[in-house]
Amino acid sequence: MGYSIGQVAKKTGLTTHTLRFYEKSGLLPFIKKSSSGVRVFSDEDLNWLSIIECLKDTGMPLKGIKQYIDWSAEGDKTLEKRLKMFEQHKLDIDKKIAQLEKNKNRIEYKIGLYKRAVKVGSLEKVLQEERCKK
Amino acid sequence: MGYSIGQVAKKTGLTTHTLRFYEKSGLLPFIKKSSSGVRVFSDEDLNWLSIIECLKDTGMPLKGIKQYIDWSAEGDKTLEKRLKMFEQHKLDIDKKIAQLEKNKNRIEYKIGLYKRAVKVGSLEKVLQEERCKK
DNA sequence: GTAATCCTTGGAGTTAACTCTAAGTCAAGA
DNA sequence: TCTTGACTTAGAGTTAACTCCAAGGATTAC
Repeated sequence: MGYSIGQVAKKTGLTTHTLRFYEKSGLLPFIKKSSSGVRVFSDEDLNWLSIIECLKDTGMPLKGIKQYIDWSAEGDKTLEKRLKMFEQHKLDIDKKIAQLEKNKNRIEYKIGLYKRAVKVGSLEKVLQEERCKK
Repeated sequence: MGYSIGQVAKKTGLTTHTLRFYEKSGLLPFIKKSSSGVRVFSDEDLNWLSIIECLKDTGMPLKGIKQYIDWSAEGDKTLEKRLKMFEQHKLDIDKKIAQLEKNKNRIEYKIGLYKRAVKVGSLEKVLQEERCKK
């Protein structure tokens, strides 16, 4: 029912350094320590790490994640704040996805150009053809 | 037909600092300078900036962008390399989008929980209901 | 002609998020 | 008991991508 920092590192793919860094940064305030000072991670701590990863991977800075953790520790009086945070973050993710899609289209267009350019042996020729089309 | 660094900054939303930093980093090797040493940006330079932004916004590090610029300067003998780079980058973008979508689902689930929690006034109660459902 | 506003450079400083080092503690196995 | 390996801490170092500063040169507005 308890995991060492090394076991958690293996489970999560984070390094022990990173886990300690997260704790020092205030992202993991719930972790218990054994009598000899060794961190003992619980399954709940793994859940916290999982949501931290989710927020981090979608572009939330550690500062923002810490805010969420702090609110969680304060209990039900911060429910609205947390809800608003998630709603705003969802909008940010939507924006990010939309921008990625847009840029992806551009990359795909480039791929088309370069495929033809490789065939012809010249990018300039392909660009001239493009200009004529218009 | 030429723009000063300040005009380009306004057009692109980048700062003059960033533009000089990009030039120093080798991302803008085509920019001319006037007799008195002032940078004169052409429309083509703006196109380069635009593709640089596209690659940067989709997560390519400046190092990778510089590689692409360097290949471009080498001419048609690097066409295959550039094509491969774009194809790989497209795959990276696809992965990124897929992960964002997955994490977005999770955030949306959280939003659902928190909406109910705000109504009820307790997150714990909502989580217990969830557990019962299963 | 002079003040304001641009531009130049080299180099230092900042921020986020790690990443590592040194020196030491602790528990289990041969 | 001795060694091995995982753990502890404080604090220094790294990387990417800016961001800023000081000191000075060129251009334009009046």
